[in-house]
Amino acid sequence: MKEVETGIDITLEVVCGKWKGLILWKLLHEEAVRFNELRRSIDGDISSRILSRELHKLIEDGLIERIDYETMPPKVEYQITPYGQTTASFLEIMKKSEMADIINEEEVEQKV
Amino acid sequence: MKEVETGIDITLEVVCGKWKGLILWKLLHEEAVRFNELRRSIDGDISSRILSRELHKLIEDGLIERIDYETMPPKVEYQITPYGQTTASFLEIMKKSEMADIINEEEVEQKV
DNA sequence: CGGCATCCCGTCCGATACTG
DNA sequence: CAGTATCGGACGGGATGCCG
Repeated sequence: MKEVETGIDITLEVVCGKWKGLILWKLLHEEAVRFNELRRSIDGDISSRILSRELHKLIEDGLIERIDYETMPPKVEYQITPYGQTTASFLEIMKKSEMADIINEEEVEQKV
Repeated sequence: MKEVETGIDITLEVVCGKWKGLILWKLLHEEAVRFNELRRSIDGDISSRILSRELHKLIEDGLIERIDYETMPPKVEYQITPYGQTTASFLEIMKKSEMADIINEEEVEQKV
């Protein structure tokens, strides 16, 4: 594939974007979550269209699983896969990272 | 800001994209690197235009630093900042993650 | 409830060419 | 050597509305 295959690029590719990290974070801590429950829990600002698309991508990459109860009204749950759990380690660190706080100050440690 | 501020989203925002992880990885392990040296080391497939832009973004976010020797011909070096080093922890994990290998097999552990 | 259809915009990524 | 200029395509993200 690439000459300098670090693994970073691939991992980043899978998790990247504005929402996937947050979705995974929720599913990593909640067992099984329904669509709208997930939608609201994330921050209420993700549209169903976007959430739907991101979920599909995560499913395609094997990080999460879709469970359709085929009832009426519909009930669908999403769940992290064992594979998806491998993201827990670095998402955890990202969360703990002081990066967030620093960025929020909009003025990063400058040595100018 | 957001209701569910996990820190993940912010961190992801800063590191996201096709190249920034790789750039950081190189700079985390190399002290100071010159533009074309960096360009070649990454995999030779990043155009100077893209590399330039990604570097600018990383500088803006305070992750790396630009050192211009103001010589002729030009010599410029890029260096990770202490702040940028906070990415080392999860980039390290991403690299180690089996995710890369699994994805490469194109067929992820399916329980269908 | 759990989506998909449409349309739209801004950003990402890239090829090519050129410059001080 | 270290970039910038220009152009273009693909993708991400979102608003709105509709459907079984």
